[in-house]
Amino acid sequence: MKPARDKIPTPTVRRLSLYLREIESLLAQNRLTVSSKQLGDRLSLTDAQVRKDLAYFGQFGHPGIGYRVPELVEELRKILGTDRPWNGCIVGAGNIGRALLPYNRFQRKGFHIVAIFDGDPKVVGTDVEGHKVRPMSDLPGLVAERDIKLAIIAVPAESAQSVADQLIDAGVVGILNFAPVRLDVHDKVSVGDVDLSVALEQLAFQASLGVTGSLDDRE
Amino acid sequence: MKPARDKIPTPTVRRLSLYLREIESLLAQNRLTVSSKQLGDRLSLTDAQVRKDLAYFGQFGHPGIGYRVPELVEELRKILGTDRPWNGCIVGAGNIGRALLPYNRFQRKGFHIVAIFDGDPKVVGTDVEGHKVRPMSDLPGLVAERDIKLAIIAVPAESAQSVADQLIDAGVVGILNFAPVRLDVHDKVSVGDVDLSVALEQLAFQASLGVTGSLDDRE
DNA sequence: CGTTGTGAAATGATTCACAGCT
DNA sequence: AGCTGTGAATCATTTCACAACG
Repeated sequence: MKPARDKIPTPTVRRLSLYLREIESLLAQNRLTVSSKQLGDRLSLTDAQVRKDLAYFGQFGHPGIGYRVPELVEELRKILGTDRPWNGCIVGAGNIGRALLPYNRFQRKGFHIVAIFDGDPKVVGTDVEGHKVRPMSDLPGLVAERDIKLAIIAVPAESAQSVADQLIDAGVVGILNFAPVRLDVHDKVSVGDVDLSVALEQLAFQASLGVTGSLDDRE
Repeated sequence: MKPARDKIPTPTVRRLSLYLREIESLLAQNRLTVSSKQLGDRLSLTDAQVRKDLAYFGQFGHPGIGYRVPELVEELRKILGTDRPWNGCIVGAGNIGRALLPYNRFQRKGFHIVAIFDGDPKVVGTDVEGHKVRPMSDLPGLVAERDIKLAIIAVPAESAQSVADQLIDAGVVGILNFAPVRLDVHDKVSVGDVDLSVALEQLAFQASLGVTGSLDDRE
């Protein structure tokens, strides 16, 4: 078994997903091995960085050879938790919520969106991509029944915190938040924020300077 | 004039947008002043962190008082470049592209989406939220004509790099990339990546551990 | 008093450089 | 030869702590 689990640096965790994305693309091309140098070049990282990141989780490299692609894909999926499927739901059937429902990359990664909710009675009951929009009152029942662990919040800022509270009460453990507010959650729940205005603002900032080239650590 | 402009830490730049978001909300409530401590509490940052971040750009605090809200909003907008409007375009009229077009938070922040393009002849010419979808061949002309500086790429991974190249040729200086690939761009263009699968994957990782509480530096 | 701005100290992340494996 | 894993060194960011100010 893996003894590891000290304290993984946050930047390392963010890069793990990028490694997996690259390696999966190599796997699709039937590449057998890849060195830390090659992987680093594709992501503008040093070879040492790549090795150190991966070494936090075990020793899956082969001296003289590099990393075996299929093996590394499997290890990374295990580390990230995507070796098994996750059920999720979307709260908010506005533009963004409806756009995410048919986003088929989620499926391919093992994220299954199994319900969509909305607080507006005029929207509840309508059909979105084959899913009937559910009222918020159905949330606790469906989260339990369908084993929903992740949720995407795509509601206006004003209601986001209340939605988060309901999700957490229902047993959700991870929230992807598109609302432009900081959610207050307790320690057992993790939150990832996607604020599209903030993202554009960052570009405006870079563009207002001479411009740095791309942010050294993107994503 | 501002003499500053040494080397702003990347994490500081990311937080700037969050400061602005909070302060704008305080402004809407007619709060007159805020201390670094109060601002930090709202974002789970230390007061020293807030002060140091802001001090990179000048001295807008008032000892004994804190920061004056309207003044700080103005300063932050100036720093981030959103004191003036930015024109942008969307490339890709799929689910995500179409969802972003009516996203009215962009408008309110001064980001004006003035065109949407798609490479698929079957989609070109159709109407999306009052905008006619344009063919890629119109891109260079419209970018110049409408002074488009920012672009959102919402096309499949395969075409993203080619789209980026065309945008940069046309004169765009910032790209928000929703495609799950790293874009190769030259130094004068900045790129921000939004990979939704990666975002969910990060949640799965946190959820697979005991779970750290929220990522210390979200966003 | 309360609160800023800022050097100095502490913590955290990245890069270097090399022993050791294949 | 080629490449990993890793301690040690460097570099970056955060926190501390306090003088100075309103």
